[in-house]
Amino acid sequence: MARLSKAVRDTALAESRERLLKAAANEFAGEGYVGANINRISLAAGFAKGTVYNYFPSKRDLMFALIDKVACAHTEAVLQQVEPEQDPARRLEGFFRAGFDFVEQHSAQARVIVSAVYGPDAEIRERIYKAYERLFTLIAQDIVKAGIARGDFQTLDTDLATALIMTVYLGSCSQLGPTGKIWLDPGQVAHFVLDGLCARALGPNKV
Amino acid sequence: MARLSKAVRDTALAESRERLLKAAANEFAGEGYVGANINRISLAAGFAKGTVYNYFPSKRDLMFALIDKVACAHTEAVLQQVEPEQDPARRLEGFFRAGFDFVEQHSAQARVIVSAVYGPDAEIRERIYKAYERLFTLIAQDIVKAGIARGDFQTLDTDLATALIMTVYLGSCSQLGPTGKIWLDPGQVAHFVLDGLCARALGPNKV
Amino acid sequence: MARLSKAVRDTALAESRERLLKAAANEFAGEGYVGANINRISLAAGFAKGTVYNYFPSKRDLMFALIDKVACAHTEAVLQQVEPEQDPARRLEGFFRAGFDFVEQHSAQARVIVSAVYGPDAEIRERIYKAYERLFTLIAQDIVKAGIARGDFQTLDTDLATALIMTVYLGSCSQLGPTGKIWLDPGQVAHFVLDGLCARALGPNKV
Amino acid sequence: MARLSKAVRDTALAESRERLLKAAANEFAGEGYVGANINRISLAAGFAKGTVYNYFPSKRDLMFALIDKVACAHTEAVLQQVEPEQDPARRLEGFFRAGFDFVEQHSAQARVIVSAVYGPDAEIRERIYKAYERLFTLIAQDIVKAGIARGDFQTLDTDLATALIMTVYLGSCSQLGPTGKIWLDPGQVAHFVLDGLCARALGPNKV
DNA sequence: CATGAATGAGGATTCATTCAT
DNA sequence: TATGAATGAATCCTCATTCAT
Repeated sequence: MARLSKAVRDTALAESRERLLKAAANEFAGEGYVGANINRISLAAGFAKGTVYNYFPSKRDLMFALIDKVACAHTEAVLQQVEPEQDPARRLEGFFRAGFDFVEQHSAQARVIVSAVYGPDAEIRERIYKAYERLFTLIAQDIVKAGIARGDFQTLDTDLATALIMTVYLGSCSQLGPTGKIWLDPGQVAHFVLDGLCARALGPNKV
Repeated sequence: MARLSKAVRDTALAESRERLLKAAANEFAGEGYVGANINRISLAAGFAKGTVYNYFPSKRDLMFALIDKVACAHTEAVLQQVEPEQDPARRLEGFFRAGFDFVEQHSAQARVIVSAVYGPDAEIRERIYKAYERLFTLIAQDIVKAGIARGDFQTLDTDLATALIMTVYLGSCSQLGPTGKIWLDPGQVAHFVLDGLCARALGPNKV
Repeated sequence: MARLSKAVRDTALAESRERLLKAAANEFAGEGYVGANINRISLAAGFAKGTVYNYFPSKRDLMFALIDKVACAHTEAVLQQVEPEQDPARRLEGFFRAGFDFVEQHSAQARVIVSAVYGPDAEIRERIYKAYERLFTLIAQDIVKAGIARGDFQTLDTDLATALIMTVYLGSCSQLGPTGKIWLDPGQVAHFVLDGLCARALGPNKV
Repeated sequence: MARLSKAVRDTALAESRERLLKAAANEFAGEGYVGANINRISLAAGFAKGTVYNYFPSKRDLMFALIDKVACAHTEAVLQQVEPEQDPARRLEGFFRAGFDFVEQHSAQARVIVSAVYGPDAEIRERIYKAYERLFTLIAQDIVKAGIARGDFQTLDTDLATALIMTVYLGSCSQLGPTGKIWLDPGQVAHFVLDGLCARALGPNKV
């Protein structure tokens, strides 16, 4: 029966999957998970109404697949920038720079993640945490702990620091103007955070 | 003419409204705006299915009323803590402390706001911004600008600083454990931010 | 308990009833029976929401009362014009003239009747037929039969003639321009009908 | 690509649409537009609750589609009878005869139109006028004006005559007995109207 | 008698999902 | 595998009606 070679068919399938995931990103970004319309996604991907279900067993599974895909690409993009660096401070800046780049180039995907992280669906949040584990580890281990170990950062709770970095990052990501550009400068944000992490001086700000 | 005195009736009405708003906070917090079920809200408030509509013309208006109520109480709580202080740094810490307190005591309300701020509904976000204007102004004028003017904070873009403070605040607020407690210490968070704002030393962290 | 004399109280009650019926006429005319809103009627009459129910046991009964009232006034107005006349032809013209006058002066009431006559509710239609019985009798007996007996009208089926007259009348009544005026002239309409009734000549129109 | 040939599928679709329109006619006829229940229509057509919405975007659009369909069939049926005739008087009789036939064979559809014409919904009335334009033109131009031009009808206002003809027609149509039969004879009705149109003699009926 | 808060049945509409082709 | 017609649960909202005051 198979006229096409397995390879060719697999490529076609993968490409269809991609189109669906892309359309899903747009729909989920614009309407939120609950408000998103599965049929509209199928249509926007150039398929007929029911076709998503040939690729994903349910709306929820589509969301999960999207999360996994975005998390993977996101993590990859950040790692590529961060790993070459040795200095924790430079790594942190690389983290923000690469992250902001990714968000600007894939703003729909990013909005899906950010709104889901702050959204009400616990299972979805869980999935995101799992999918982004590598990135959390990177920050906690290779940036925060490394920075403290080297004496570059003041000694504060690793979890606190990681949470704050992620928080600043997520918050900044959602600051997209109408052009889809983050109006915060990654360098400035990184400096802000670094200053928070590094501050040792006991100036007038010590409450 | 009603046999009940106007005052008594008004009190009863206000109490019913409160019950509905409280139930709405729980429902919206647990399910998100779109996923929330109006009938369930009415029932949870101890009324019959349709009774919300005697108090709010639509689901959306109920959400708006809730936003306004939360924003007002929230702002009030923060102002009470912050205004007595003169020192911008102490004001900032007061802001975090009062805010975290409020969030812990009204976690459902807070979750509604945070998830809506990062949610897909532009009109709702707009409403939140408007309702929280006083708080934004407080941070931008009475903390950031004041701090820069006094030389306590380094000179950086006011908008940037305000955005970062709000971001850290919102992010921290969403870090509610299963007990409904924020596991970040407001003092530590405030210090972190203050360090970021105050840092002057050009140590090894200058990228 | 009764401070007011019975008469005074009865007058007040009757006046309230009138106000409600008037408001009902407007609402039913504008929205149809099913689309009409009982509470809006109460409000429009200057009362609170539930007050109609102190005067009429249900929406349906309010409609019935309105039908009876309109039919009564309508019939009265027509009879006053028609009874003094002796000639069936003049009576017919009087019928149209008085009827059109009534409709123009009470256009809401008339619209309620016309749309209900052609509406889907059999019980309501029945009520209208019953309420307008005197008018039907007037036409059938005192106009059509009398006209035939006198030899003024050609001998055709009394029921047919009555039905046609009522039909033309109702149809004309619904021809209300935006100003609430019937644009057909009662004289012309009456002539048209009379010509139909009187025609004896076997001209070219005999098919 | 669909396995079924396009033609076969289109036929099935059209048949479903027809079934829905037929069920809608019954429901609208029995309950009026406002009182009609969309779900009941779907069920009566042999579908599940929501299926109407696969064919018509809303209740209103279903009504419009029904109006258009009825008007079209109605007009067609009348034209077929009327156009072969040359004589305006015979045309008029053909109009009533064909119209009554149509109404008797499609009494639900006819009742929908008649009750909507006299109903409170201006948009629906407008739609009916537009859909029946050809029929109005037929009467105004090809019957009334032609009859006047030939000297068969007395010279009276074309609009008045057209309105009266339509009124008599609509009124007669609503005279459906419980068997769904119009108890008026189209020939008699036509004669009645023709007598009205043709009368020239200034007999005793001239008021 | 007047009031208006509360009730809850009912109805239009949406949409995730199924499945025959 | 793709299609899209069909399904029916779910939900927002309306409103006639009741009744305590």
